[in-house]
Amino acid sequence: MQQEKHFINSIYYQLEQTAKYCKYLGNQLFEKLNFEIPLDEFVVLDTILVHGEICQRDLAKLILKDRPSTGRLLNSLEEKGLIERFADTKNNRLVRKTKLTAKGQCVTEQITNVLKEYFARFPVLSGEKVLDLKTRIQEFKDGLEKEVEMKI
Amino acid sequence: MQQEKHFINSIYYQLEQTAKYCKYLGNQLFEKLNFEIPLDEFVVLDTILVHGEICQRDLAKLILKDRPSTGRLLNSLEEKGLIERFADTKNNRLVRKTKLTAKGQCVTEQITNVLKEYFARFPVLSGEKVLDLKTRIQEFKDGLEKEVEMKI
DNA sequence: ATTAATGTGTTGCATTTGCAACAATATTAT
DNA sequence: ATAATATTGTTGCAAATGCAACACATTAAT
Repeated sequence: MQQEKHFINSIYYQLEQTAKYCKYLGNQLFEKLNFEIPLDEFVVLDTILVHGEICQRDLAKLILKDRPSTGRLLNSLEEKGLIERFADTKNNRLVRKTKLTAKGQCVTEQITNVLKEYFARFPVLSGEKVLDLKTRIQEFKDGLEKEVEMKI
Repeated sequence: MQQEKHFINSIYYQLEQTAKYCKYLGNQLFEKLNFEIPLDEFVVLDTILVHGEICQRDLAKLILKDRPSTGRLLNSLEEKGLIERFADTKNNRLVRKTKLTAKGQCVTEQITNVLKEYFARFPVLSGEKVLDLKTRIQEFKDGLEKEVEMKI
């Protein structure tokens, strides 16, 4: 059997498989540790923390979800008092921007610390190899970004 | 902003993002080229071709979907005449195994060739770098596999 | 021998997800 | 000036997804 011929042995499919493990692992962890928000919502908080006050569409582009899903995630976070939304303008256009509340920052930091501690004891790869892998994936992702039309 | 602190800059999240691009790109390609089956079904055919006649649960473990989803994919492929299911035993247990029909093999080969041609002209990374990235991802995936409980 | 536990596949349901369409506003074209 | 195009956010719907529960059979335990 010529393995290289098959799509399931391509880097594209192998990446998807690996990412699925990451997602499962993350979700299981969030449930096991009884965090008060699911992984997806934490990603939103972390993204806002890194990128600052951004409008919903820009957030959607960053988390690679469509606009309705992004809006719903923000609704949920707003109901929990973890974010605040406020009107602002971007290119002379009215947009809804988002920022973390004090509670939201607290929750995000807390989860971040627990995750950091957890992954530090995680015997997957040595630190050096992980760093190397990360830069190569980044390179690959940058190449893909130019080719894919995301419609967000 | 200390980037390393944030989950969204971790290898886990970066992998998920990259995989999303791969998935979008694949789905767009399958639609643009008017293949007669969606990407997910092609993956099933390719998996069966590589791993031979396997039962549904083993297939589910390979494609990382749950048993109901796997069964439904096979229903669809069977209705299209691309696979055949037959009763067999595995460890003295009655199972439904699956093999490609002649038409299924033809379709799989055809799609495989088009994909190969397409990705060959794909200016993402040089062949050497892709190969290197693949082996590192494999290493990482193997490490994850031991940690994640997949419940399939 | 009876009960419990495991493995396989299916059905049904609840959640998630993405997509198309819409409303509102701003920019550009004719 | 009017129409066409573009941007942002929302609503509604259809498809996909995962999960618990069930049916059935086999093995293991008591």
